[in-house]
Amino acid sequence: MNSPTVENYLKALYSLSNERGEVNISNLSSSLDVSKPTVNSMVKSLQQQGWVHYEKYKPIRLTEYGRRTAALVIRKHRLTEMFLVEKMGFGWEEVHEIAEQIEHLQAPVFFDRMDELLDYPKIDPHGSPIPDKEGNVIEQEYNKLSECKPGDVVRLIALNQSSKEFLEFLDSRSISLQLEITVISVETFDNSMLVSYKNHPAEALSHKVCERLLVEIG
Amino acid sequence: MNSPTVENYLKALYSLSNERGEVNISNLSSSLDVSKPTVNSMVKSLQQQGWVHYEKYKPIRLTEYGRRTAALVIRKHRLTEMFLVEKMGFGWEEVHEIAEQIEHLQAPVFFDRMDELLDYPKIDPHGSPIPDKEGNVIEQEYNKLSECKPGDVVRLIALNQSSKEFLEFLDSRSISLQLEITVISVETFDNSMLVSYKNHPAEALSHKVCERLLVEIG
DNA sequence: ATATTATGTTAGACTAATCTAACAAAATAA
DNA sequence: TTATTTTGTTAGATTAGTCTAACATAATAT
Repeated sequence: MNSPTVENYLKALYSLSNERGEVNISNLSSSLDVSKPTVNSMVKSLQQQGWVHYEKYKPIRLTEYGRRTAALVIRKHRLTEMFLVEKMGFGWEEVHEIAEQIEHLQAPVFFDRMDELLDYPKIDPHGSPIPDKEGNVIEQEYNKLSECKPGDVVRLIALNQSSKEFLEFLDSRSISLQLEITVISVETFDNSMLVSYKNHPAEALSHKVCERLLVEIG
Repeated sequence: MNSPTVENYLKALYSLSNERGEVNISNLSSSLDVSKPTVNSMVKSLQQQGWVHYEKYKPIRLTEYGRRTAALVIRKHRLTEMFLVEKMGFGWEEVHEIAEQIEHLQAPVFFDRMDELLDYPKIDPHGSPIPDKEGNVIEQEYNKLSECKPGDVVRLIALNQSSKEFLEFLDSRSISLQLEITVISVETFDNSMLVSYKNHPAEALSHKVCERLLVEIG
């Protein structure tokens, strides 16, 4: 019945392979904060149970079954985050830790009811897509704000790697999803950007920040 | 950080000692559906960690710390049941299994928010008291319907041992909390009762059922 | 091409939670 | 009071998930 540990390994594999393509033992080890020998033996057992393909010294690849199961855990996580924000009044920076626990519940009716009460949302509070019940994900094509040019007028639609600190930073600048942002200029030596948006005629954002803001152009 | 296992042992100890006074290894073993040797070794370790008092062949008693911790787990369980019924539209017979999982989450803000959204409820959907944040429980004095006499007019305020099957039985007879019930007669040979209530002029209830219906007289 | 660094593997140990088989103690019935 | 039944304990094994120490392989840099 998919232990929380297995679910966490699958989730990590899923995200890492989306970020980097190939995933190795070291990546998983640091991502899960678990020693490399532990990951090594866990991966062998995941392989025997059909979650991953693995051969010594080769990259780890999710099987189709593993990929779909990972997507379903992510579905539980993102539905939960949406519920916590929309129905329970939590801030978008508070929900990750709680959802990390709730995602491991084995209670399909509970998640189905959330889905229904939320009217079948397609994205979570950070703009990430919610996989459907079959584990299909519509990975949307995003532009990073950092790749835009002066004069571009864009709409913030999602975030990359939304850590608590990053979300609190955005809160402090009144930046939220759906915000319309105009690029004023780009500083050449550090790639920071000067932008304007509602009630903020000129705000400087570092390159690091702009890389994490995913926007829709026009 | 209180594993789910420890929380379950504490909960079982709490309920069993309320039901029977003294709790032994066998009681716990059958209540938790775990072998006696397992319970034996677990109880030794609970004793070493300060959750219970225990000496070979003697009854197991929760320490004050254990009692309070158990009450706080029960608080999480009952708040959850109330939330599932009141805010998510589940039936009272569906919520126990889900709450059995959610009660083990380590997320105080989550339970505090439920409490707030429910406006600090004092009882759960089955009429059981919700312990406060300090682990204090107001154990109310109840009368069993089975102890009432013909002519008594009572109000249903809580249930004993509310299993899914029992709750479904009550649903099938349109019996819910706060229902006003009049005792018409008691059958002497099997102690079954003939009662009447809203839209049900004459309904026969077995002794077993009447023992589980907790009422307020007058 | 070799030395260095990064990555991966093996071996062996530990903890929590569980089990079965066998035996011991206590409680109950004859 | 002895026999029987119930309850409790010990011993020993198992599984999942973790660790450190030591060594092996692969990748990278000189």
